[in-house]
Formats: sequence, C-alpha cells, structure tokens
Amino acid sequence: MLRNRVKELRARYGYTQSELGKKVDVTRQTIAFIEKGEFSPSITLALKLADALQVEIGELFWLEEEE
Amino acid sequence: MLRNRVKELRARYGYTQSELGKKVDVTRQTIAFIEKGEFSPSITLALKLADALQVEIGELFWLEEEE
DNA sequence: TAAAGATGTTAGGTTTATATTACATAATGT
DNA sequence: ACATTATGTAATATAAACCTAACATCTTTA
Repeated sequence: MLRNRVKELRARYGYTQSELGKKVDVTRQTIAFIEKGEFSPSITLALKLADALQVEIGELFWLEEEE
Repeated sequence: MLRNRVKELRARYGYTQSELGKKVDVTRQTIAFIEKGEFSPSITLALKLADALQVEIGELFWLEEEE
C-alpha cells in the first residue's frame, strides 16, 4: 500500500494546497487527492513534489505491507 | 524530462522483460515502454521496480532539465 | 458580521498508463 | 533446419490520473 508524507511536509513549509500545486503544475484537487491517498501519482509528479518539499523521493512516498 | 536506468539494471541482473514484469505485476510491454521512456509510470510501479532492482528509487528515475 | 481564503468533496470530461492480442525479427538451443 | 525465447512494435480497449467547475464548510481577517 502506498503511503506519503505530502500533507505533513506541506504544512511544515506553510504552503497551501494551491501553492504546492502551482509549484508542481497540478491543481489543488490533485494535491488533495494525493494527500488523501486516493491515487498513485506519476513518478514525474512525485519527483517534482519531492523537489518542492526538499526531501528524497523515497522519504516522501513508500510502499507498506499490510493491505 | 524523465530519465531512468531500468534497462541497464535489468541487464545487470540478467532479467528478461517478462521476468521483471512478473516481479512487479505488469506486462513485458509495460516494461518495454518504460525502458523506451515512452511514459511516466505510477510511483507505485516505480517503487516496485526500485525494489526488484535493489536500488534507491531516486537512482532509478530522475528528472533532467534540457527538454 | 461580512468577505476572503483554505480545504473537503463531487461530477463529468480528457489524457495517459497499462492490458491484451498480435505479428515480426533476432538469438539460442535441439 | 526447426523450435523456443527475447525483444520491438503496433492496435484497440480499459482503468486510472488529472482537469475544470462547482458548491459547501471552516477559518481568518477587514
């Protein structure tokens, strides 16, 4: 199962969903969906997010066992 | 622009496209498309590939400037 | 207290990832 | 020589990502 720390890191930088979306060229709804874990973004978007949030991509998204 | 080292690492392990596809639950055509850089896989698939090829995901896929 | 900003959420639409099937070719083994 | 395996590639189909637009709620601020 895919997990991520987008919401946590976005909050740490004080970015709104819209601001983060703008940085990585997606809409705020896309950011919201990702934060809710409702879908698995493309690796291109994931890499942009890691860049915007200044973290290694492996620390932003990871797979967990357990359904 | 998205770049990757899938083909190189797959060769290093001596896996066929089919074998690698089986390990990460996609078809051999999907592996072929990724190796050709024809599309940007989901991060879920990218993480599975990094796991199968025993490399950090950031070393398997990365973004490059220059169209 | 009214306005503006941030988030949650949903519906419908477009684009792209991925599957299935298929055919061709090159390489390898019998 | 023939069969098998690996790869390239293309067509069509489906599922999922992502967009636009909209409305509701909550919070902050003028």
